[in-house]
Amino acid sequence: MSDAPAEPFADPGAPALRRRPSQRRSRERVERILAAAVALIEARGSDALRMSELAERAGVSIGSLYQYFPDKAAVVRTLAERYNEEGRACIAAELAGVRDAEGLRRAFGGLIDTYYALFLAEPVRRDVWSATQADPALRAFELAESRANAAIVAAVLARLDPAAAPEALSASALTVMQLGEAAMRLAVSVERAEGDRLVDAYKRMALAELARAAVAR
Amino acid sequence: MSDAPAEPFADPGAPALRRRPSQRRSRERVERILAAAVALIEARGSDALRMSELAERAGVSIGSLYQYFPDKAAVVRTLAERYNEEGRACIAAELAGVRDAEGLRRAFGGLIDTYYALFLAEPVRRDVWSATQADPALRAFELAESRANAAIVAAVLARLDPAAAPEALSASALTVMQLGEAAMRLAVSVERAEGDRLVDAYKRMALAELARAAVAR
DNA sequence: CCAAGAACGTGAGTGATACTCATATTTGCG
DNA sequence: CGCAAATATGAGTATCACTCACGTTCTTGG
Repeated sequence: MSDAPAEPFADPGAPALRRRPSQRRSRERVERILAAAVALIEARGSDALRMSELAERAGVSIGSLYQYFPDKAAVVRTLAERYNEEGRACIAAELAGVRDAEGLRRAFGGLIDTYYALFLAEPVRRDVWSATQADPALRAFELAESRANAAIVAAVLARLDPAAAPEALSASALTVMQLGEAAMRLAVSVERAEGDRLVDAYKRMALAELARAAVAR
Repeated sequence: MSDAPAEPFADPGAPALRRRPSQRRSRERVERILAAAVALIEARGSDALRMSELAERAGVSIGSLYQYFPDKAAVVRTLAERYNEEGRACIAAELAGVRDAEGLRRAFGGLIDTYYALFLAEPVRRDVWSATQADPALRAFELAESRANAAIVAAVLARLDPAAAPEALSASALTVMQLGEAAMRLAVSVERAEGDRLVDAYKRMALAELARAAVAR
C-alpha cells in the first residue's frame, strides 16, 4: 500500500542543470537565479515560488531560466544539493580526528553548534528541505544523502567500538543525524532564545546516544 | 530576513470546510473525498495530487469537491487536523496517570509504540505532514499543534519536579515530541527491520532526556 | 582582424490545472 | 403535493509551468 520501502525507481541521478554554463556570463546568471530563488522562498515559502517572478527578480527572461533548469523542482534541488554538500563537508571536517569517546563528545557538540550557525544564517535551508519532501523521488534522494552523512558517523563509532553490531551503529547514527536536522529546522522556526534551548536539548539527547553506542556494553 | 519568529499573520483559524455538510449524503461525500485523497497521496505524493483526479476517484464532480473544500490546501489540512487530533488523544490517554519517573518511562515508551503503530498502519501521515510544511501558514499551524502536545508532556514533567524552570521543561518536551514525529516519519520511509531499530534509538534518546528533566538536579 | 559556428538569450505562445458560477437536481418539511 | 433550502454539476476562466523558433553574443581557427 505504501511506497515506503520500494520507490520503483527514484532516479536521484537526473541532471539538475539542463545546460552546463561554460562562459562566465552564464555562470553568473545561474548564481543570480539561485540567489533570487532563495530570497523568494525565504519570503513566502517554496509553494509560492513562481517561475516568472523568479526570472524577473533574477533579471533574466523565462527562456533563460529554462536554459539552465529543466523545471521548477530542479531549482530547489540544486539548492538542496549545495546545502547537502556544505553539511557533509562540516561533518567530515569536525569528526576527522576523533580518537576516543571524549573526543567524539567534543567534536559532535562542535558540529551541532556549527550546523545551528548555518541554519541561523540561512533559515531558508528549512524551506528548501521541506520542498524536497513533497516529491517521492526527491525524498528518496535526501534520504540517500542522510545515509551518507550517517555513514561517516557510524564509521567513527565503529572505530571506537569495533565489537559493536554494524546495524546497531548505523541505526544510532542515522537517527541522531536525521533528528539533528529536524531539531535545526525546529529551532529556526521559533524565537532565538527558545531555539537555543531546543538545540541544547537535542545536543544532550544526541551526545548521550552516541556515548552509549561508542562504548562496549 | 527570515520569517521565522514573526509570521505576519499565520491565520491557522481559517475554516477548512467551506460548507458544513448537514445531510447524511454530503457527510458521506466528504468522507469519500478524504479517503480518495489519502489513496492518491499515498500512491504518488502530495505534489502530484490533482483536484480533477481526486473528484473522479471520489465519484464526485469538481463542483461538489469545491462545495466543501475551498482549495487544495484545505483537503490536506483537514487530513492533518484529523491526524493531529488522533495523536493528541493518544498522548493525553497514555500520560494521564503518570505519578513518578518510572511511570513516565513506561507511559512514554508505550506512547512511542502506539504512535509507531499508527504510522505503520497509515504511512500517508508522513506525506500529509510534508505537504503541510511548504506553506508558511500551515507550518505555523502545525507548530502550534506540536506546542499543545508538548504542553501535555511539560505538565507531567512539572508535576514530577515542581522546582524545575518551566522554560527548560518546555524545551525538553517540545524537542522530544517534535523529534518523535520526525523519527516516525523516518522509520516508515525505510524497510521495517531498520525502522524498528531507528524507533528504538529514538526511544532511548527520548526516555533519557525525559528522565533527566523529571528529576531535580 | 574576420568569418563562421557554437553558445547564449528572448518572450509570445501552448497546454495543463486550480478554481468559479449559473443552472439543475435532490432533500426536508408543512 | 409544493415550496424552499441544500446540494450537485461541468463548461468556462485565470494562472502558471514550460516550449520553441528566432535573434544576439562569444569563441576560435585562420
